[in-house]
Amino acid sequence: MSKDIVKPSTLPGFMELLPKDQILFNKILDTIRKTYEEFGFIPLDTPLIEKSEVLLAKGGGETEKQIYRFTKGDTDMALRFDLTVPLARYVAQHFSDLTFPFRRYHIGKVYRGEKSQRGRFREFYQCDVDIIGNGKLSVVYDAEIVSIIYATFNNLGFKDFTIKINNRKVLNGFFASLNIENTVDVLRTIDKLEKIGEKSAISELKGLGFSEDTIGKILNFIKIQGTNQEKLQALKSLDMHTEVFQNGIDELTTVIEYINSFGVPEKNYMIDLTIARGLDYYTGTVYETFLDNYPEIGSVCSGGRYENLAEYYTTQKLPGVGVSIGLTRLFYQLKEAGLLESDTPSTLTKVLVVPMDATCNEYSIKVANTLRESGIISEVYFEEVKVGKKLNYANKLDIPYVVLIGEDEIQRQMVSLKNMKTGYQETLAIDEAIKSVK
RNA sequence: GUGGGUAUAGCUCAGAUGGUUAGAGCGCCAGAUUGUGGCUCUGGAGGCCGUGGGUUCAAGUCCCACUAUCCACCCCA
Repeated sequence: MSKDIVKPSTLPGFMELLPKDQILFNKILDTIRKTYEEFGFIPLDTPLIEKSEVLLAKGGGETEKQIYRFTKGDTDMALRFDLTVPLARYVAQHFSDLTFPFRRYHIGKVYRGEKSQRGRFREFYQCDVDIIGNGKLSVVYDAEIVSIIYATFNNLGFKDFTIKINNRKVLNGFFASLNIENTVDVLRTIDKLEKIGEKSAISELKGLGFSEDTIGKILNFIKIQGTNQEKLQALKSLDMHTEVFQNGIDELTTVIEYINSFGVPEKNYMIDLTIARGLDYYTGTVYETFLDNYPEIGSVCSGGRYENLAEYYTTQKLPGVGVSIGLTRLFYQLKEAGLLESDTPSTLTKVLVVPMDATCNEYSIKVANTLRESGIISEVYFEEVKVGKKLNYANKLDIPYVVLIGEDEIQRQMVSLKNMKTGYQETLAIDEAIKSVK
């Protein structure tokens, strides 16, 4: 007796799916990829492992703490924790071989060594789209990104979602006018205002050392309501004359204007002055997308504009704008919320070819090949067991059709096609069987 | 990094106040006459009760430690 059996298990925070779910997951992924490609984004794939010096060029707290880093021989390497840093490296490295504005999408796994928690993973898929300019990048692209988010979620079958848009310059300009310096802390508080509520936000701001007067101004500012136009109007009438603020308003106005041109329905986007994004590298437009009926899921797609993507890798100035869908978490949460189709098959196979016994194998293989030539996903069941068991295989995998091959069928050069749902069975020529399966 | 919960069959969980051979549902396997599945019925396999120590005549049950895992905070997708 071997007592050396290792308990089969994965590390916590690593998602693994059963066939049904994996098929569904891939369908979602395919939809996202297809949508990105429709907008002319070029596929990119980069190594999962990069030199530590590249990934950590920027330095800074959270990244250092969460990155998977190790050495092999003398090489100090790490697993990528997002797709933006590899993009920056890639663009800087291959700058002269790329054509700008460079539109790329990247769907891949990234790694973060966080403490595990519900809906939080240590390995997860990100689906990124970014547009990188050489020296400058039109703000119209900021509007195009919104239309891409809209198209993606629309293609995924969602109708009720809102892309919330804000501009960091508007926030920063406003804070500058209040002489607030540590904007990062304020942004962080504002960002989670909705989650923690106004009271907690106020006490948190007090804790940061702001006066009631300042806090009042901040709250009044972020609580500006109305339609997008009304919000823009209200911002303009604040009559702030810092350059940054004016700049932000202008950008936001242009973005809103063009989103309309891109044909995104009014109900699917709005200016939201509380959107700040935690990441400090965003400098202009920022986005967060929410499912209207499931706000608890949080943002399902977020991103923004950054002034200088690759400053740690090149002296070229490369502004960009993009968003990312955290697919693993999205999938997990959609599943939790019961929003995924439940009656999906466990295999892609449409027809199971069942030889009655081994003497029928050769003809069965031929039949399966013919089916595949017509684009019908088919497989043959070769195990020699009772017919009932063979049919049960089709049954358990939700294969819709079975083709039975026995002596009789071979002799007549036909097939017996059985519909597993209705139980109806008839003997047909192969082409007729193909027609009725299709 | 801080705080809390949980650990019994492949999965979801029962197993008052310690007491003999540890249970259910689902799943799995096999039968109900030889080329026909799903439904039903019958039977079966499968557990060092997370690991180590302690209390006790007696521990799945009580105590301690360890480990694993989950949840919340921080931060994030």
